[in-house]
Amino acid sequence: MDASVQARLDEFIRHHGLRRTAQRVTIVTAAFSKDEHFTAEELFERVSKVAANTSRATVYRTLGLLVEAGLLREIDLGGNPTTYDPNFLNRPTHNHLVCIDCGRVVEFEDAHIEMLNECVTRRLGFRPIRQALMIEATCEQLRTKGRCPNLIATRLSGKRLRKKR
Amino acid sequence: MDASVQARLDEFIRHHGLRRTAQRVTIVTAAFSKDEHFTAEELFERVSKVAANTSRATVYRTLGLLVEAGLLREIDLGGNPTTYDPNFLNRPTHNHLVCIDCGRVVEFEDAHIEMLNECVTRRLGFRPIRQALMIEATCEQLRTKGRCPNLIATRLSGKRLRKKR
DNA sequence: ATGTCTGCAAAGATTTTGCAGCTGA
DNA sequence: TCAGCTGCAAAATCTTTGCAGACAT
Repeated sequence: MDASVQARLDEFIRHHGLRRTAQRVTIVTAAFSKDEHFTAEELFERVSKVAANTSRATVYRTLGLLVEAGLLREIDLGGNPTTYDPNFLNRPTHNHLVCIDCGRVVEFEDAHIEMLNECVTRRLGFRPIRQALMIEATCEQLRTKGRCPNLIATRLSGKRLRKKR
Repeated sequence: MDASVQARLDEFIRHHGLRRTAQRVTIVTAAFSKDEHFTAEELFERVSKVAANTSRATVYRTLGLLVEAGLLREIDLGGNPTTYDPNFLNRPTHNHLVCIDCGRVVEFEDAHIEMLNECVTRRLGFRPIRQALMIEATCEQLRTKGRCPNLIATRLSGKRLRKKR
């Protein structure tokens, strides 16, 4: 899988007359080393552990490149900084559900939704390119049983909850 | 309609022990004076024409208030600065389609999508609070007839197109 | 009276950019 | 070779915040 990412990057680089630099390889590797979403800063930190000389500016520039190349996608789960999702290569049509109790993000695919979006788009006189669906929801277990399995996991992972709306 | 907005704001203000200041009234009036999306800066400019003394900081603070009160919603059509949508009061479940040819944003509602989102969410073990669907699409007319009615309108309005992906 | 708001200016957070030197093709 | 890349630091953009005085209730 990582091999295919590098291959696609190389393809893009060749096709556009760009250079295959050590920094770009390092950054791509770091970006796809987990399936977690990440911010520019988080990626910079990951990269710094492997190649301490890489600059923040290059991370930002490479992120732009990877988005252009279609390897990464910016997603909006509400709020800055920009979050990047490395999972669109494997699941090009997935969507996001955010639990507002615990901040946990669930990725899911649904062919029905896909198809409906497509129909709606055509009815409006457009040709769909892509769509982003973000669902905000509460955990049913928390409501009925008083505890949210995700909430516990989230606390353990040390991530901060999103700003309260 | 504007009356109902003020009423809802007053309700929120009373309920939270806040103050009904001249600035807040001006800002809310400006925000709902059109059904167009706007940024903090654009709203600040609108407000400045009416009450030149109002500060940017107060606009930002009031925007936060209005989002909290459920009168406005932040939407993501790709890219900063944050865009606000005043149309959720009238059409609480509408979604957005962005034409990547011309940048035009089309708002639409679809009960089927609503319902499907709801089903998917419950299947995943959550209770839906709200959802945001953003469709990127190309104009079918531009493709088949070589011209996009929206594109012309967009150029006339002087708005900039979104950053190319 | 008093706790909230406001404007101002400064700070903060995130991202972009100019430039001089370096590097891959 | 030489166009593209990089790191650095400065700049740009957008938003938040501390504070002292003003204001709504």
